Amino acid sequence: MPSDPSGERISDAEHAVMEVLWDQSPRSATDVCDAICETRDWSIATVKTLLSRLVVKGALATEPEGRRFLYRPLIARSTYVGGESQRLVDRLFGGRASSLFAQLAQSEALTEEDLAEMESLLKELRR
Amino acid sequence: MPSDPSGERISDAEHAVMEVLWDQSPRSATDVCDAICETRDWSIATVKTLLSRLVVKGALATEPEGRRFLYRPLIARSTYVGGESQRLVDRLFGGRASSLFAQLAQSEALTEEDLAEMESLLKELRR
DNA sequence: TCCGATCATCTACAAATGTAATCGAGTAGC
DNA sequence: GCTACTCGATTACATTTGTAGATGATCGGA
Repeated sequence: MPSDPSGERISDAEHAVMEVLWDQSPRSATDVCDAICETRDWSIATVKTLLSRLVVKGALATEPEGRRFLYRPLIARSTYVGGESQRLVDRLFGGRASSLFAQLAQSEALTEEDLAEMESLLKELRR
Repeated sequence: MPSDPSGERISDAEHAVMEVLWDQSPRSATDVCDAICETRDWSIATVKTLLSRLVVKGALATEPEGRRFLYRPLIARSTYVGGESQRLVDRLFGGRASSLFAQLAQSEALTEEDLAEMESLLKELRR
């Protein structure tokens, strides 16, 4: 079974690869490595392993291009990001997003810019 | 080396145990199991393993009470929660808390109550 | 005093994860 | 046509995590 896109969990290292492909796709394994191997200090082999695992997990699709494959995300970044955010809010804040917000405020993780943006977003939501 | 409290990563299962002890501590392994084994469908052995690992990781301290141990958190819940939140914001939103907020809004994860609370929190922060 | 219950510790083992080497099949240049 | 390179696929192997059984000490009761 090729496993539904939302089922399997994406690990940290895999997520880094997804980011590269969300940024631009489709891309070959080599392209992905060019974009990330240096910063993460990975070998091309590592990237290939991660790509394969993501394909197995149903998070990436491949299309042949000549002799190699191009990879493209099967799940939208917003879907992933939304799921992870929800997971955190549920796990740590009993589902109350406002508690997360309060936490961030308390730990001074909110910049002036954050506050301003949230204010305008709130206003918008109220309309 | 007993490893500093903030160093090692706490896994999902371990976190569930921490929650029990944050809720009330110190508690014995049996107490923790009473509080969580049913819901998670764990055996006492599992709880004991997790407790030991948390001690090794420096997240819990033990104090002898008669023949057994009582466990107590060495890291505050707010510290853990703050760290995890920051981690998420950094990893998925480039450090912009407002982007997380926008994401939650877009995925309709914000209840009326959340919005109200955030509004008043914002007002407070502005003062 | 002996027995069963109860502890903490040690050991176990499969799955997931991080990280990579190897291998067999094509391909591009000589 | 042969050789060096490159691909994806397969295999490898240590660590972390989830989940728990086995073991040896001890304690409380008969």
